This record gives sequence, structure tokens and C-alpha cells, in this order.
Amino acid sequence: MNMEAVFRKSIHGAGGVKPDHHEETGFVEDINDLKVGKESKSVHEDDNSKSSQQKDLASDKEDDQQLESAKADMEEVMEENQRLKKHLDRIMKDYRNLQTQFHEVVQRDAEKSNTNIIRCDEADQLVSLSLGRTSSDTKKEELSKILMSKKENTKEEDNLTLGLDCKFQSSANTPTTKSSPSNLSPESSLGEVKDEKGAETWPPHKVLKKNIRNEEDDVVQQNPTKRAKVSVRVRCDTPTMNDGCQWRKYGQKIAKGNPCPRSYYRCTVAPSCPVRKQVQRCIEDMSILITTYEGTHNHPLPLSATSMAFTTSAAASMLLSGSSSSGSATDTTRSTNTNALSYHLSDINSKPKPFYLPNSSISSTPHSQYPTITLDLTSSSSASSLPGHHQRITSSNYPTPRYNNSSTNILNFSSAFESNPLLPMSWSNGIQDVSSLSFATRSGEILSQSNNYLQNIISNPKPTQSLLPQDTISAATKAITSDPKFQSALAVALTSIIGSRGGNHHHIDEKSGQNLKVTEPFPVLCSFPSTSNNPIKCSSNNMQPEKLLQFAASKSKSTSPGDHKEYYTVL
DNA sequence: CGATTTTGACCTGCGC
DNA sequence: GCGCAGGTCAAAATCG
Repeated sequence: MNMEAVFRKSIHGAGGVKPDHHEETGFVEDINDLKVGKESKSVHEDDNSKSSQQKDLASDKEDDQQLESAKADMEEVMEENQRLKKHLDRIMKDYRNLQTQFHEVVQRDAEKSNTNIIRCDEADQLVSLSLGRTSSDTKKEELSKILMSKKENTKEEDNLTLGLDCKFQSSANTPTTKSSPSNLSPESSLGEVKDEKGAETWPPHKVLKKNIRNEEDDVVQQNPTKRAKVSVRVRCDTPTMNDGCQWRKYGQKIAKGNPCPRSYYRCTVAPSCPVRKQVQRCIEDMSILITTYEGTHNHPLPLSATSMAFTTSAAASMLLSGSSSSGSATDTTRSTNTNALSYHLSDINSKPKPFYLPNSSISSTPHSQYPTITLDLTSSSSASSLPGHHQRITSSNYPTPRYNNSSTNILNFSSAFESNPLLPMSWSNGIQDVSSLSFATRSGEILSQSNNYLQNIISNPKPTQSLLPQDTISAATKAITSDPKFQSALAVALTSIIGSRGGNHHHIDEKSGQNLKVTEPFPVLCSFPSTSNNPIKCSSNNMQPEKLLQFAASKSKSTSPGDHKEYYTVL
């Protein structure tokens, strides 16, 4: 074989070759040349020396031995090669079998689902993403009914459900879009999304005081850059916004510059949950509540908590993915002009209202070495209320995206909540649920691509998405989903959700008290702002997030053949 | 009576 | 080192 020839050439180069091998002419000729050379040399130096001839004979014997051993080694290598080949073939066969089964499962599950989605498909894959849910309490059920009825009326036009749905489809297998409900664990996270050991985000000084120094803390100290706070601004008359989680107040302080006390809460869903939040009224507008989440839940979340958790988690993930490559850590005010987030909100009375909020605030205060992302769910009335290092893009019901040159971005949620009292928004004014919240992230380039489109939307704030040109939307969505940061954030979020399922097989709805198995259906409806009748196709150069989604979808279906009417939120 | 909130003390980091 | 500010602890008070 070739290998053998190469091997022979190599040993030939070393000079140790027996001239009696005639398998290859050229090889033999070389050997003869060598031998002649040796003989010629010996003639010139010592023609009558028998001892020299004996040495030559001994040398030839050594060469023979080396050749034999080399051949033996070569045979071993070849045998090993054959074994590896067989092994590889076996692996490939297994892989193909699994792939076939996988596609079958996906296809079968997809046929069962009838939820509307957005198609993200340019590489024979469909990915739909939305953040939304309906909830289980009475109010939520009513809202859900409304949502469902509207969905029936508008078919694919709405984005009213809030959940994270992942829908895949290989276009080669199934020509139409079908959903794959993901039974994602609600054990999601606030703030950073990553595996539990790496998820804790508390500053070292907090850890040091406590004797509880586990691996998680070690990871934190080893990876200080991977910490994020997600600040959510909402209009809320209640002391705290209802985000679905159970919190216990453990402190209150008057922060400098704001007469309103800052309250400190920790999650009490699980005794060891590290997630904490700070709640403070905005000094500029007392009706605005600023809630800052920090940390990652290490337990299953109540249904009502998952939407907020997923939202902040996704935001934090994108923040972290962007901030990791951002400016110097020594900057007291560090900003990352990275991800622009588009949040799509819709109420139940009207068609989905796209909120394109191109700027996300990623910054850190002089006293906070960790980046903070601000999700602004308020109206423009409090535009000046953000701290100086935050540059906030104001918004009315249809916030105008501004692509300013500032290095600081604001992730600005919309204010549809206050203008739409029927909007089920748990984060605002005691309204219990979020009807629809879709998001996407775009890079700066993507912003430039879709800028005209977005501006057009804003300048003509008609919420009817069907008026939007589909190809433009497709282009925008394509750009969005092709953003590697979005993909990575999505992958991280899903990974955290899926990966954490193992140890937590149920979670508790804090209101209804019902125990829900995580393996129950988790139909996640993913949708970007889209024209209702025209699912958006979007491409992805990196297929990993889609693969992940696909896996999640199939996984959830395989384990949850039950009721798909109830949408669970993830965060 | 258990859970939650209140509140003053304490700890830590940072800037001067 | 000192003072300030943010954050946390934990005992007491309050609530359901």
C-alpha cells in the first residue's frame, strides 16, 4: 500500500535497506546505487581488507533485521488501521441510524403540533422562536382562551402566546411548517445562563463572608467576567412586580441619590437558590419600578416565573456574549455596543405590535464591575430616569429606534403594557401574564441592514404586521437569526434549560400549588415579529442553535405527549 | 406558630 | 487609614 511505500522510502532514506527486495524497481535501483557506493568507497579506501567486507556483511545483516522489524511494525500499523476503519464504519452506521430515527421522531412530533410559528429556514431547517406563555391561573386561563381564539382567527398572525417554542423541520422531510413543542425545563435562570456550577454570579466579597464556598463560588471567582445583572424597568404600583417567583425580603437600604429605599430580595423557591433581586422606585418617576435580577436559579421555576426568567436570561446571555469581547475591564463605565434586541409585544385586542428596540444597555457602574443590561418596559415619560451611564432610548407604544453613536446601548422594552390594560403582563401593575414577548438580537451590521425597515415601522406605527413587506421582514429576521450572538445566546439558554432537566423533574406552580412535571408538554411557541401569514424564513450559518432547538423539540415531544394547550414559560 | 418583614449592625470594596 | 456606599446578616416585630 501507499503507507508501505512511504515507509520503505523513509527507511531507504536512512540507508538501511537490503538490496534483495525487488518489489519496486526504483527502490531496488536506489538500493543498488547505495551498495555500489559503499563498495566503491571500500575499493578506494581499502581494496584488500577482508575485515572491511565482514563489516559490510554484518551491516547488511543489521539492515535485514531492521527491515524485518520495520515490516512487522508496518503490518501492525496496517492492522490497526483496518480496525479503526471498521470502527469508524460502525460508528457511521450508528450515526445514520440515529439520525434517521431522530428525523422520524421530529417529523412525527411536528405533525402533532399545530401552533403557529415563524420559519427560519435557509439550511433546510426551520427555527421558530418566541418568548411567551399563557399561565395557569384563572386570569391567565381567560387570557389564554382569548389568545387561542384570536390565534384561530388570525392563524399565524399572532404572537400572543408567551413561551419558548422551538420548531424544526427538515424541509427535505416535511414541506410544511410544523411545531415541535419543547418540553423545556422551567428551571431557567435569571441573569446568566449557563450550567449551574458556572452560573453563580455573586461577587467574591459576598462569597468570602460566607463559609459556603462551593465549586460554584470558585468558578465565579475564576470567571469574574461572566456575571451579569438584568435590570427591568416597569410601571408598577405594587411594591414589587409580580414576576412569578417567590421572594423574601432580607434588607432595605436608602441608596445614595434616591430617597426611595432599595429593597433586597432573595429567591425562596429553593432554600439554596442564589438568585437575588433589588427593587427600587425610580426617582424620576415613582410609578416606575426598577428590578435588578442577579444570579441563576438552581431549582425548577414556577410556571408564572419562567417568562421573566427566560427573558432576563436571554438578555443576560446576549449581554455576556457581547461583553466578553468588549472593552477594557478597567473602564469604570463599560459599554458594549453589541447586541441590539428587538422585543415584540402584542396585546390581545389588536394584532401584534412589533417593538423594535434596537439598543440594549450594557454597562457597568463604577461600583459594579459587572455588566448590567436594562430592559425598559416603561413608556417614554421616564426617559430621563436612567442613570447617567445608561442612555435610554425612549419609547411610546411604538418606540422609535435610534441608532445613535453612543457606545452604550439600551435594550428598551416597549410600553404596551400600560396602554393595553388587557395585556397580560405579570411585570406590570399586577397584571399576571405576558401575552407575547418575542425577541431577537442583531448585530450592528444587522441593524444597518434592517434599519430602513424598522424606521418605516416606527414612522408608521400601525400594528398590523401584515402590512409589512415579507421579504423585508425575512431579510431582517434572517439577519437577526444569523447573528452568532443571538445563536449563542439561544444555545446557551436552551442548554441551560435542557441540561438542567435531569435533576429536576417537577416544579410547582406557586399559585395553584399544582405539581407539574417538567416532562409534561412544553409547547414553546417561537416567533419573531413577522407577518402572520408569511412565516419568516431565516438563515443561519451556524446550525448549532438550530440543532439544539431541534433536539429540544424532539426531546420534549418524546417525553411529553400530553396536553399542549397550556403554555409554559421558560426563562 | 411558621413565614415574612423590619431594621440596625456589620462586612466589604473603593476612593481619597 | 478613614469615610462612604452598597450589600448582607440576624434578631425582633409583624402578619396570616
